[in-house]
Amino acid sequence: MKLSGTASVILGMLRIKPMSGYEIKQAVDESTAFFWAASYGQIYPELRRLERAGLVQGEPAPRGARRRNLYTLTAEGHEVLEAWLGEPPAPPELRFEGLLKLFFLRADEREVAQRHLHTMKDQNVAALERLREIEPRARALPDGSQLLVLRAGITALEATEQWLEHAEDRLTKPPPQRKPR
Amino acid sequence: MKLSGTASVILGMLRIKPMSGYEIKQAVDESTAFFWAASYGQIYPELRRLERAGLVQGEPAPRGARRRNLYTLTAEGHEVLEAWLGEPPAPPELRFEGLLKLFFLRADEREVAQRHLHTMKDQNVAALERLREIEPRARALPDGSQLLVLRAGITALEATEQWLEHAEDRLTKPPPQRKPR
DNA sequence: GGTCACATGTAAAGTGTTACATGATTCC
DNA sequence: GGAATCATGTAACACTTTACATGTGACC
Repeated sequence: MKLSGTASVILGMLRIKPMSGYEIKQAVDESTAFFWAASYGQIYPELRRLERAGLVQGEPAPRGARRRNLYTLTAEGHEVLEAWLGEPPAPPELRFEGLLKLFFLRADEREVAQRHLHTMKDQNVAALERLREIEPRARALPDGSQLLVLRAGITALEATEQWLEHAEDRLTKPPPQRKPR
Repeated sequence: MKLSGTASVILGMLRIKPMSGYEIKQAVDESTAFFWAASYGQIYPELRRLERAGLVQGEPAPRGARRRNLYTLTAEGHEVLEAWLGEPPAPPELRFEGLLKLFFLRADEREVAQRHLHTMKDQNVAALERLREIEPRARALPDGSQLLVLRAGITALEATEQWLEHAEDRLTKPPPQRKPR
């Protein structure tokens, strides 16, 4: 039983507690989104596939007249999830357009590079703020591993921040002409 | 003119100098792969699309009896690439299965988590070694921005390394029972 | 009455990986 | 002769994003 990326987040989330598709999306957005995102377009179809495969079980749990399906892990779902959790993780993958542009920009396009660095800084600050906002909530959890993972994100973003500082210096000041006074 | 991710790496590489599909792949593997990868399955079809669109021009340049197509940026290709280089970069995306597993593992599955941390460490060390191996070559380049980007990768991996160390401590030693001596 | 959050879904298009297939050349 | 590297490509599949469509409930 091979799990798609989306399938594993879904099962993982459902092991914490039964949820609807909508709630899974919310949970992903405020926890794993930084290193593992998922959209509605993946979640809803995948939930159906998982139900057909017998790994989750859905049942209607409307709130008022608003329909809603609550999904629960089946015994088989637990097994499959735990098997997946036990397998060695694939190496991380990154897609970082800012670095790509910087890589291609030449010395005579320095201004463009500076603009991009600025954008990257904003994005980095925004991401850091989001994570730090979550931190107190994660700190309150009993398990600790969520907090650990959050710290990974914060560490990486802080390192990026430092690098951005360094990069800006490099691009602002033209390389010193080696003229010690 | 909207460029796919693969299209932009290809054009970017061809701006450095004309190359064959095979050479583009090699160049990607030893420079941008860390933050922007591409496979043959993308490169070859994309080169044809780009040629049909008039952004690159291919011509046969066999080496002996071994066939080979050299692609060059057209004037329009230059324009399109430069337009793309000027647009603000999209925020980075990460897919990190190791963190996902750690996130889902509970306190009673600590051994599995430790195994995964070990795997992640190996992967991290391997990646760092690859980058450090490239560094001297990048240092020799005239432009400097390649070296800058490489430093970004090294910085991020070093930060990850530190975090891995920290995470291992946390998982090995059970949380201190607050008993100051 | 309008906007926002709740809630579920589909369709199409685009992106990407993997495995396969083919053949030449170089090096041991 | 065999393995590794050079070189190009296709086909099948898996994965993802985006836009659209629909309707309820809460709050101002």
